[in-house]
Amino acid sequence: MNVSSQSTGPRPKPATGPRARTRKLMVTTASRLMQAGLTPSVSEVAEAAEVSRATAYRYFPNQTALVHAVVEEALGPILKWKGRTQDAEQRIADLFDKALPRIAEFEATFKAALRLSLEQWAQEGAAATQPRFTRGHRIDLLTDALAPLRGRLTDAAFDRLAQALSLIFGVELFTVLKDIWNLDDTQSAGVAKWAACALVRAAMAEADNRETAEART
Amino acid sequence: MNVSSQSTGPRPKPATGPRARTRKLMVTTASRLMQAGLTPSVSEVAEAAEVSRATAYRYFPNQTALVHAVVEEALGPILKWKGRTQDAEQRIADLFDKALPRIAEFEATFKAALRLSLEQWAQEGAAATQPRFTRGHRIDLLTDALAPLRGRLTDAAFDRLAQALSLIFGVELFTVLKDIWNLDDTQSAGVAKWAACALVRAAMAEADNRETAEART
DNA sequence: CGATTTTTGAGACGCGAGTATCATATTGGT
DNA sequence: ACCAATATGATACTCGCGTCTCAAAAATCG
Repeated sequence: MNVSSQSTGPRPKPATGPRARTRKLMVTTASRLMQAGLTPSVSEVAEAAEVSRATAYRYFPNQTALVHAVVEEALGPILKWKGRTQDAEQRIADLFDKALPRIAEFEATFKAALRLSLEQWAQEGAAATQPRFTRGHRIDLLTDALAPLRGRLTDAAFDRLAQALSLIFGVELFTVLKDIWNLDDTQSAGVAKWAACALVRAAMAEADNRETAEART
Repeated sequence: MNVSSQSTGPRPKPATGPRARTRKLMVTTASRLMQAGLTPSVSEVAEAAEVSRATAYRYFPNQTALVHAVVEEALGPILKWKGRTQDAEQRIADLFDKALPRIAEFEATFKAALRLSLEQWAQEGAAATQPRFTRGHRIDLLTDALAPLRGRLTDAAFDRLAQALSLIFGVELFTVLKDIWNLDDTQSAGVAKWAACALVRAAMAEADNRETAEART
């Protein structure tokens, strides 16, 4: 068993033993509740998992930690994405095709994460922007998918494209399109994918124009 | 004074008298606190406005109602926007130029509104999508700005464009670009504006292609 | 098996949000 | 100036989240 002299401090996960077992039980239970549309508190997960509140709070000090764990699980397959072609537009389309259905499936989970990150932001007095949840993964995934354009676009244009794409690559998408436009999951994903491809084409077209303009001089 | 036989029920706003005065004081105070980066509770506003908690709760039954009122104030100038040209891309650029600085200025307010709408969504069990806060205004503003394209695009293409634009026309923009890309307000607005114009051009180009293709047959 | 350490459960506690009640102050009409 | 209606303030209360403490249960090891 792992070393641990203090009694209530966080331990490194042993990956085996009763601690790992209980933790997994809680994450599974929380994930199930969330896919049912709820955003359960630690107490609620405790009850559903049939452990005492005190035990539950030993593993997850608050709702944020719990949601964070569920998000990591939900995110798994998306982070494994790897582009197969060198066509940037195709790569972006691939990425969106893979990620958006998964995000839609775990919509409640990701919305909860977004909500909690906003709460945190509000409490910190709108300063000290620290890495939030999984949001940083967007940058990696998108810059990865756009990698073929690294040479063709200026650094500024590349960043701007990645930044614009990150606006339409997340739960916010479903928040807006489903809640205020009354679209369904598939329609929402279609809109986002169209916009993403259009932005990639636009960035490439601008780069081409710049090149020919320079060539004329 | 207005009729009101029950003692604690909501009254129609008289627009004058002590009720209007106290209400305005609270909204002003809340707005000031929010621009300072806080998301004050009803109790906190009560203290800052130097009225008792009980009185404050008589005007705003909860934080949601309070934020709603502040959002309405902050939104004022944006809703007055009217396009001056018939060039759709120019109209969109205008709208973004007018709206984004204001949204940035009231960032904490709009983020609080977003947060509260997510809370509401979570509590309702992810069903029964009712009109949320001010989000519906996006549709009106964007379809208004895109009005010149009504004839040139198919209805489906028009809707898709408006939907895509609504993804990059809101606080979510700053949430993503400032918090995870570390941009500032101006840079964020620039990215959004570029993306918006690119999407409008893309939609128009697609329409043109479709027309010429049909003309060939 | 027996002793030590770790995990768990039960309950008490503090805190902040929102509600309810009652007494006091203020306003408006006559 | 007086009275009734209304606005306000102080306080107590419920409720859910998160913390803390202590004793019982369970796992580990000699």
